[in-house]
Amino acid sequence: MPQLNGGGGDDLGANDEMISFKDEGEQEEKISENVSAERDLDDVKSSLVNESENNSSSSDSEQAERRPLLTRADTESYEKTRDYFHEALRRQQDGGFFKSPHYPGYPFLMIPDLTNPYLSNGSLSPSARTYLQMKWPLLDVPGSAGLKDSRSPTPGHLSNKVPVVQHAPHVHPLTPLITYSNEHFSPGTPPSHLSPEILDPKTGIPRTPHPSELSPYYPLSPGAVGSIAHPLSWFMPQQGQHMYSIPPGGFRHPYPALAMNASMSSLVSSRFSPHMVTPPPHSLHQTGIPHPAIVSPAIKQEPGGEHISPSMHAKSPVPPKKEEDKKPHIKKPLNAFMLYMKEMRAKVVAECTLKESAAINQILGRRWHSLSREEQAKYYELARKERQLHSQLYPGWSARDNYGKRKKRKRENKPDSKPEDFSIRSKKQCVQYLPSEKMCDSPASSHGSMLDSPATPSAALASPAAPAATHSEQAQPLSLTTKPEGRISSSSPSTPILTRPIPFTSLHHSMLSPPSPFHQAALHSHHALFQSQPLSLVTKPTE
DNA sequence: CCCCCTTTGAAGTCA
DNA sequence: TGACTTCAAAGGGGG
Repeated sequence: MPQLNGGGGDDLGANDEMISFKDEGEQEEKISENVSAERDLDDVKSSLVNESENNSSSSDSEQAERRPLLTRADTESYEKTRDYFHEALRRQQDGGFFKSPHYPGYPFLMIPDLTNPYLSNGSLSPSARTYLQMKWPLLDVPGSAGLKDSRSPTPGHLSNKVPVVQHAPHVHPLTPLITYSNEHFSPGTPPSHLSPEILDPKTGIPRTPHPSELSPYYPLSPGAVGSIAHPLSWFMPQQGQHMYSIPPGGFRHPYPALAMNASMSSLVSSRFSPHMVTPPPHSLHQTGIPHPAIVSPAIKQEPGGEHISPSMHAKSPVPPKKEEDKKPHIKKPLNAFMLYMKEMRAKVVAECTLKESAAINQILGRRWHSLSREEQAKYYELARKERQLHSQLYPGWSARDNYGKRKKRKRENKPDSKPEDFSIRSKKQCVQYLPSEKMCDSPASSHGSMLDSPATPSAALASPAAPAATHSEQAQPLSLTTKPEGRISSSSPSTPILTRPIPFTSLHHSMLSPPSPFHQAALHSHHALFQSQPLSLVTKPTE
């Protein structure tokens, strides 16, 4: 219900997310960024420099317009899938969510009953259908629905069968992306601008996303498919990984016909090893659909984990672990940032010469911070849904269940130990990536982000005074990656700046979760302040 | 071969 | 309640 009520939906705490925007001030940035952020790193770099200038001129609306222009040929497949997903999301949000004041009624957010989203969407673009339904349970997936789902209950007004137009189901997965600029989903992408057509003229609600748009995250579940008889054919396997991958062979779903096809499997493959075994019954959703998040214990095991070959899967060699073996490993739902990373990683990689994930992640972290609130909001919303869905699918699941599954590679460096550890660690990581980052993006990135992070986002929001470091990125020359404390930094007392957004929950009450005009205005002003603020603040005085 | 690194966020644990 | 820890993705680097 979170959003239903005027954005207030707390139920999941979803709203919190919205807040996170670390940089309120960034709003503007977003504008410029929308351009920059999403796009190439190169742009980013340059943009960073110019951002401030650009900002002033740009407006949200403009932003929206611009995005469309951006097209990135190189979008990756998986990214695309996500793009679609985001698109859909974005559209909805834009249209219904952010823009429309009345989004309160917005059905999809709540997804109250979605018993199983996965089910709902049929084979059609798995994600699409699923996603849509989630959002608009009542609505049939428009695009696909028109084509495939005969049963579509979709209210006439809502359904837009038209959409189908965009791309044929069988179109290559990538194709769709192309259609929409890939950019759209990129952080910078302006939500609404996407396409005018997106909104339902009548309702004003964003039209159903094109199937392609649907979220890849939710792979179609076999079961889902079952409900809808339609060819998977057009299902795009984009590598896009679904949030929860489904084991290729894993499904036992009753609908053989719908069984995952090769393409699908490819999708899945990313997460599931080919030999993955069918998830234990309990792992299945009520519907009997395995949740993507479920990974067979053996398989998903981290590298160190024992690999269980298909043959092995059944039994655990070691009695003690039997339980684990039996239990499928249900992954945590991805958070907003992770979602973002998945989408953008490919892009960043393509743009940059960097290959190391650590470096890429630094860049992504920066970009994340540079995203506009709205853009981030999309991801937060997405993540929220993921959590919701996940919770529905695995009611009893707890993050704790996964504890210990992964080797504890964690740094044991406790806060206390930091100093020393820090020195040790910092040496390599941080510095190491600098060069590369520079190439693509400003180096400051990781560190920058931290620095950047304005005082707590929340704080920033709340009090304009708080300097948002946001721009730091642009300006800061480097802070370098070295972040003394490593992850701890965020919490580290010494660091004045909070990187992380404060839980929205606290805020959201006062503010609309989605950036409301009002909110934006506030932010805007804030931003102005922010800009005036010397970057120095950003710099973390820490030590 | 396996863990580390890196990012943010959510959720769990502990004091 | 706050501080801290784990895990989520990803993939090259390094031991």
